[in-house]
Parts: sequence; C-alpha cells; structure tokens
Amino acid sequence: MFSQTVEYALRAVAFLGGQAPEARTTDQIAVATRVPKAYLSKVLQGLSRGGVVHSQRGSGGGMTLVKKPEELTILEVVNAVDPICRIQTCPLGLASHGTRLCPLHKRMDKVLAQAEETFRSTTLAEILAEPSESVPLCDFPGVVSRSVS
Amino acid sequence: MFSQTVEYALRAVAFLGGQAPEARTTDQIAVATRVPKAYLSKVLQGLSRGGVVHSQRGSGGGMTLVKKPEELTILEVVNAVDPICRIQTCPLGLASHGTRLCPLHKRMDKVLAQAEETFRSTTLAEILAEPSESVPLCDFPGVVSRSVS
DNA sequence: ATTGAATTGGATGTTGTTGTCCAATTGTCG
DNA sequence: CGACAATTGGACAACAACATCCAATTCAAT
Repeated sequence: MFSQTVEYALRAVAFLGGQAPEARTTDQIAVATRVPKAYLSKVLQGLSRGGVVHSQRGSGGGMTLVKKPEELTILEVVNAVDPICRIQTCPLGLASHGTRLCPLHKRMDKVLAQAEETFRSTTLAEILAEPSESVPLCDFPGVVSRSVS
Repeated sequence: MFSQTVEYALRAVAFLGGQAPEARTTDQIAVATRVPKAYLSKVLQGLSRGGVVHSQRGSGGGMTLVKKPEELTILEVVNAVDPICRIQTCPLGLASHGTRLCPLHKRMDKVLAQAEETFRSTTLAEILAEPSESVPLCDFPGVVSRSVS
C-alpha cells in the first residue's frame, strides 16, 4: 500500500535524524538504511525539492535535515516524495456527484484522511525517542542509535 | 494510494449489490461503472477466485454476489483483488528486530490497521443504504439506484 | 589553480500494473 | 443437436514504478 519510495524516504530521514547534525553522504545513508544507492539518490532529490532535506555538494558535503526532528512530521516526508492524494471528486466523473462523494468513495477517502492524520501527528523526534525493543535502522535492540563516524 | 483494480472491484460490487439478484453481464457492469470492459473481466476473475462473486457462463449467465450485501464487507472485496498487506516484520530484514516493529514501521502499520478496520466494519449494504446526495454509480442525486433491465 | 568529493541530471534497463484482443471453453435456450 | 451467450485464459501492448549507470557539475580543501 505504501510505495517503496516512501519507505526509502522515511528510512533516510530517520537515519539523518538519528545522526549528528553534520551532513551525511548518500553512500552513508544507503549503507545504513540498506537502500540501493543509485535509487536513493533519486529519492533524496525528491526530498530536497520538497524542502525536507538540504543537499550540499563537494567535499564534506552531503544531506542534512532542513528542520529539527521535533518539527518534522512524517507527513511532510511522505508528501515530498509520494503525496497522499485525497479523493476530491467522484472518480467516475459523474457531473451530478460534484464535490459530494458517494458513500463508497467517502469510505475510501476516510482511510486517506486517517493516514494523513496519523502521519501529520507524528514527528520524527517521536519516532526516534520512542522507547522500543528495536531502534529504527539499528541492529541492536535497546541501543541508542548514534553516529558511527 | 489505492490501485485502480481496487477501485474497479468496488464499483463492480456496488453495482451488483444495487441490482436485482439476477446475474449481470460483464458488459452491463462495465457500462454502468465506466470501467474498461476487457480489464474489468480480469478484475471480476479475481473477485471470483476470491469468492466474492459467482460467475455463470452461457446465455442468461453473468456475475452475482456470493453473499448478501449485509454480509459482504468492503475489506473482503479489497483483499480479493489487492490484499492489504500488514507490516509483519522489519522491512530492512534486521534480525534483531524480529517480530517487533520499530517505531517507524509501527506507525506505517498503524495506518494499514486503520484501513483494514474501516473496511472491515463497512458492509456493502451500508454503502448502498446510506442517505446521501449522491448514490453510488448513479448519476441522479437522491434517486434510488435500481435495475435498468 | 588543481584535486578530489559529492550531488545532479539524463539515458537506460527491468519489473509490475493497467489495458486490449482474441480464440477456446462452457453453459443456456430453442 | 445446433445456435447463441457468456466467461476464461493466454498473448500482447502501453505506461508507470523501481533501479542502475555514467558523464557533468559544483564545491571544499590543499
């Protein structure tokens, strides 16, 4: 139900958020998140255009989060690469349905609305801080995920 | 976020539920739901294999719902053609994560769980009966959707 | 200025979804 | 039985998603 692109984008952001504020290279992110390097670069381009990450070229460059984890919602990440598109009008194009959705599409849109809300109300910081048996992207349960550099 | 296949399947089922219990031909469904005929036949095959509809060949044949609308949930339809696949294990394949999801994937799975629940708790009958400005698949607001035959 | 590190963009390949077409099959009806 | 109606299955085409590769560009550091 979620695209690979979304999955990859969230992993990348989770990694960046768990690291020191210094820039991380695409290669570093790819290794840590187990995402194919070449494709990850495309995903990161999307995140960059969407204003989620900042990219810096040249030696010492790499990717950094634009916002602090406390201010970055999952929804922003998702929407940057694969926007949740609410059902606005009748997909059948029935003129009479206009803006009002029929009961069927109301249910489908409800699911989209729930997804939006769940993602909007979750910040990256929450995900990183949440006590859990397994830390995001980290192979050692309960261990604080910190820089390897 | 939803596949075309799911959209088409739901339209087809909504149409069948709004009709008399007699079988409806793929052509009839295609016209009524504005779904490409040839592709619809594939979708209906899926619904048939999934036990949602029954198909009858030959003259006078066509598609019928297996269950009564009151007993058919939207989830059954969705799962027949494009199953909602919950996140069971860590997508990174980290051994240590095992069955426990990290906070990130917990959130993603939560959305899937919400979708499942919304669809599970909605029957076709509810969708057909719900008072609305626009009846499913019907071009005339407020008009009861009934057989054209 | 030169070198090396890093992103960027384009071209390309691969796979899955969507969609079409048609012959074969199975059934009803007269 | 014969004619017709309908699904079934397979092959195929178009397009988007996923993925790879490489040359060009940009920038820091020396």
